[in-house]
Amino acid sequence: MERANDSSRDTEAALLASAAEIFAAKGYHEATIAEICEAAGANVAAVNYYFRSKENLYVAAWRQGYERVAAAYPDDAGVPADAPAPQRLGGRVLALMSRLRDPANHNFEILHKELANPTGLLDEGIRECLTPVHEKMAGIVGELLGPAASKMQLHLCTRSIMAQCLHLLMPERRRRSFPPTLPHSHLMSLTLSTAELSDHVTRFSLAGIRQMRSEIDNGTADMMESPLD
Amino acid sequence: MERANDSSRDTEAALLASAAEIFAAKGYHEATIAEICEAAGANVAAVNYYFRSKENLYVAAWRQGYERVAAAYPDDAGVPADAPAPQRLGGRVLALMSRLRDPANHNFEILHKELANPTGLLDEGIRECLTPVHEKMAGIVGELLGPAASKMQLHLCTRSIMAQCLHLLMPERRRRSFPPTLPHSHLMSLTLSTAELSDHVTRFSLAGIRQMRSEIDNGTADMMESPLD
DNA sequence: TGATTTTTGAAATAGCCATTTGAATTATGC
DNA sequence: GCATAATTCAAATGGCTATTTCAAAAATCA
Repeated sequence: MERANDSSRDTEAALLASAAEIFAAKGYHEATIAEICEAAGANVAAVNYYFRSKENLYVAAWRQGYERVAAAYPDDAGVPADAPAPQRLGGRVLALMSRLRDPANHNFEILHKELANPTGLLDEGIRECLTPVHEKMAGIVGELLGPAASKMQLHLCTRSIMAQCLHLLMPERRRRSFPPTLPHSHLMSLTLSTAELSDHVTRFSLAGIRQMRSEIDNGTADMMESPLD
Repeated sequence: MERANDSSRDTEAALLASAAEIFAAKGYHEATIAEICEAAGANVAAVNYYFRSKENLYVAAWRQGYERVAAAYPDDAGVPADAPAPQRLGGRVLALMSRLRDPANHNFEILHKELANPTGLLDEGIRECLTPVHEKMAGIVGELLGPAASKMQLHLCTRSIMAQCLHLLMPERRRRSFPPTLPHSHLMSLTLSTAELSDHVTRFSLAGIRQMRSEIDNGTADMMESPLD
């Protein structure tokens, strides 16, 4: 027989779901097969039966999470490709933050832990998911900065934007897994919609980009002279 | 006898040094007492002799790191308290990034791992070290935004700045412990001095703040109307 | 020097974990 | 219904870890 019935599919799917949740909450090493299986209502042997190892389960859970979220949120948030660059940037920011904030998806917590403490198991998957986002964003930022911008200036602006997208959502994500410990004021952003958050990031960043462009075009591009004001 | 000679102080100090390094590279749980002791040239029993437990060693290593870095970099980077707000903001950003980037200090990596995957052991220490930074920054941002700014607007701008400070330095930090895996272009910032990096963050953010202030003062403060441009 | 305390060392303890095993159970195809 | 394959199960295995133990060694003080 080639394929079992519902029950088998069920435990495999349940394992993936519990795995995503528990890996997200505890990280790869601190999550144990035992608790994942318990949460999934399966025996410990099920992981090795369906996935051959904890490592494979980890990768599979990540992959499924990414595929789902990528299908659910188009990466341009529906902004047409011929819209003005600021709108397109806003769409990218909104799409990224929507994906990260999706409550049904745990890949953001997993990504965060993986960046802090890499297992190496998701390197490929993370590259596949972050690189295009970064490059599309950089393309738009490049349009906004104009042709005179250096590679470094382009890179710094792009990362300033990505930094805000990731960082503004972190405290609320962390709160899912842990008691409200660190500076609580950070949770304020919880009361904002994703659209409002991404709108702040977009406006704030567009202003930063315009500033940098005017410095470039006025020849005051050397970042160390002309003291702040 | 009350206090032993050099040799005893030496192994205690060596343990603290190795602990900071190895906890920073691997995180609390993956770091083992055995490897910390080996790196320090001490016996495994030394940790429990000097610190009573792995947990205490972890906290002690963090504390020593923080005290050193706090003593080495004044939190205003020497900018006088009566300087204009933009300069003071620049000083805070520079001070924060200098502390985070200090190559002799491993607390940034530890902080990063602790935020992603809290042990809870450093909650107090992290609060003590991050809260004042955040509040001072918020105070300056408040001046720049003007009295009409809402708490939320203040909070968002402050976090946009902190996000950049933390995030722009992360790839280079990660590189210390792990082979160059994830998007390599991120390491570009390695070639910039801390002053240059903090200058970018400051200029970029000041422009964002000015933009938000003009929206506030012109009554277009509602973040959802007046589409991006 | 000799008694006493501090520090180190090697080995043992006890617990946790991923993975394996092989039998029991359940579903499937005929 | 029966053979066969897929799935579950409880228990065992083997490896790794923090911590303890207690004896050896080194340092201190009289």
